[in-house]
Amino acid sequence: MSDVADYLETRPLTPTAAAVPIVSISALTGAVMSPQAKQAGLAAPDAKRAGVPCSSCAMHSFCMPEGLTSAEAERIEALICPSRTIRNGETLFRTGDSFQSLYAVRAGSFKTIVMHRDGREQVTGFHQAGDMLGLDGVCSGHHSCDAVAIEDSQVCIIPFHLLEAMCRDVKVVQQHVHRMMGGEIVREATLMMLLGTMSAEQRVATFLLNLSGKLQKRGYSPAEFHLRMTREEIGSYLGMKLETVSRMLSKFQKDGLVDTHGKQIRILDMDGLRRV
Amino acid sequence: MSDVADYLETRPLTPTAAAVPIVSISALTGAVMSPQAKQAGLAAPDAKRAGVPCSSCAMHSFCMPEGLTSAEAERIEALICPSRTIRNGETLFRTGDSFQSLYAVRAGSFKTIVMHRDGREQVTGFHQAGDMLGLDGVCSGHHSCDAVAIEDSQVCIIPFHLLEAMCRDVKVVQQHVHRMMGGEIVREATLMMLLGTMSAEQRVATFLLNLSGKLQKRGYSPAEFHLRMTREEIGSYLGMKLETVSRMLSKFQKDGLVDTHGKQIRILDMDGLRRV
DNA sequence: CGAGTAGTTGATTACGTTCAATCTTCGTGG
DNA sequence: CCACGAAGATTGAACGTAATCAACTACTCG
Repeated sequence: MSDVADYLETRPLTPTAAAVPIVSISALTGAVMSPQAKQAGLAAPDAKRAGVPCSSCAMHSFCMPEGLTSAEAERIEALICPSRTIRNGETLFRTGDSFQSLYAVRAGSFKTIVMHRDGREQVTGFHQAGDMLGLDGVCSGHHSCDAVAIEDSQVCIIPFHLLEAMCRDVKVVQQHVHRMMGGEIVREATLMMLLGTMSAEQRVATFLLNLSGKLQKRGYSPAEFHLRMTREEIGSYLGMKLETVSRMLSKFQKDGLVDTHGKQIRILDMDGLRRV
Repeated sequence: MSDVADYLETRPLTPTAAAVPIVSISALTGAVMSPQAKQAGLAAPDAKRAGVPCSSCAMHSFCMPEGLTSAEAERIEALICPSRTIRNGETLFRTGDSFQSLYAVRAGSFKTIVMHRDGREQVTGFHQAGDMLGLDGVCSGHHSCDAVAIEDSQVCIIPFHLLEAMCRDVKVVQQHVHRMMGGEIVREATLMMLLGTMSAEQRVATFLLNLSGKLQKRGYSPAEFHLRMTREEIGSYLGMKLETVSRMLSKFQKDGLVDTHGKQIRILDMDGLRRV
């Protein structure tokens, strides 16, 4: 439910960080389970050790605090369990599951959904490489949403009790965790604003702009990208029906703001979208 | 933006805590400013020292972690600045203000609002005695919403850097802070669900039920209470117009679910409301 | 290549907004 | 204490946006 990277908006982004291409899932190799993964009771049978250490991971700048000593950086690396592969449509965790770990998305994309008792569900967030998942479980010790992969994905597993322990020793880690949680709070408040005050047209425009900004921070083109989610998932996220999403995209097309071909999106007039 | 008490839902509530009446603002006495308040640069000229120490504050069970040693409890008390009085309509902090402290509502009520650039604003939360305010600033170091008193109120000021320091030393304090932040994340996700999937009727019903539950946890009658906010503020919070709020309340009245006289509310059929 | 899923577009309906008039409550000052 | 004015709340009528229902098209994948 969280965007680790959001709080970076308020910090300068290094040019190198923005230019690094995202690691593809096929570039990640598999290996054996670590003792910590067993201890946390979380790594699935298909858990695999990523060949890439944090220090050389492209998402490094999104997950890790700055200003660590090399000893501290090593301690964090030791704390992180082997990454786990989640195939398209599979769930990383479900509502009610015991909360043990946070998950940093290393590659791929997820949606988080909450289910109403009457069966209706709503998408509460989309999460790409560099985002953090699982903070919803911190409060009660149980997850309060489902996290489902919307393409083949890979996550790093961070046992929360170990992270908490490290927070007690290393101030920058503590502040990093607080900022991640705080960022999630702000992100959700912004979304409440969107759901509470904007028209369907404005919501879709805002959605595209937010996604664009997020991709830009990761070194991708902000103007041309591929949607990982369906119209229905977008609609659920934005509090409207899929037909309405489709209509709004068609309208933007007609107005010359974007160029859509199914899931392929090209933003032609960024300012025009902002003015909607 | 936070409800400290929400996470207590998952923990047993002691009968005594539920039975304690809420301290009235008139019961609080004033005194001088502490060195810490000056240091934090936050206490307003009208800051007053609450005569009541945390240990005998009625809201104690909502703000404080359990299982502290007496030395730790003393340290927390020393850390908390003199409380500050905020009159109806005054703001505790504004968007963009530098984030220095959290605020525990000791008496009264607040709303938090976010402002869109086009001037429209939305209420993102209501906060009563026992709730925590200010977590929105943790991420960026600046507040991302305004907190406005909707009746004469009093808050305890908790300098965040001191709280962070204590989190590093005392595990239960750390977990308490994490749970507060996590609780806020879950609260907002629930609200997103409400805004994204529910009809106006269901939203108003849910609002009344949530408020009722919150009051019950504080030892008040869950069936009969006084709304502190206007229809317009409720509407803004629920993503609808004040007229719609009014119509829904009238409808509930007609259906025999509630009895409303202006801001005085009596819930006649709790289950009926839940079934809406 | 065919089945099934995802997406687009049109027609109709319904819910909530908008605009407006009226009523109530509450705070202020004569 | 009551009168007055302002702000808040209620109710009605007309309107508009997005939902619903439905038909059709375009992809994707065994």
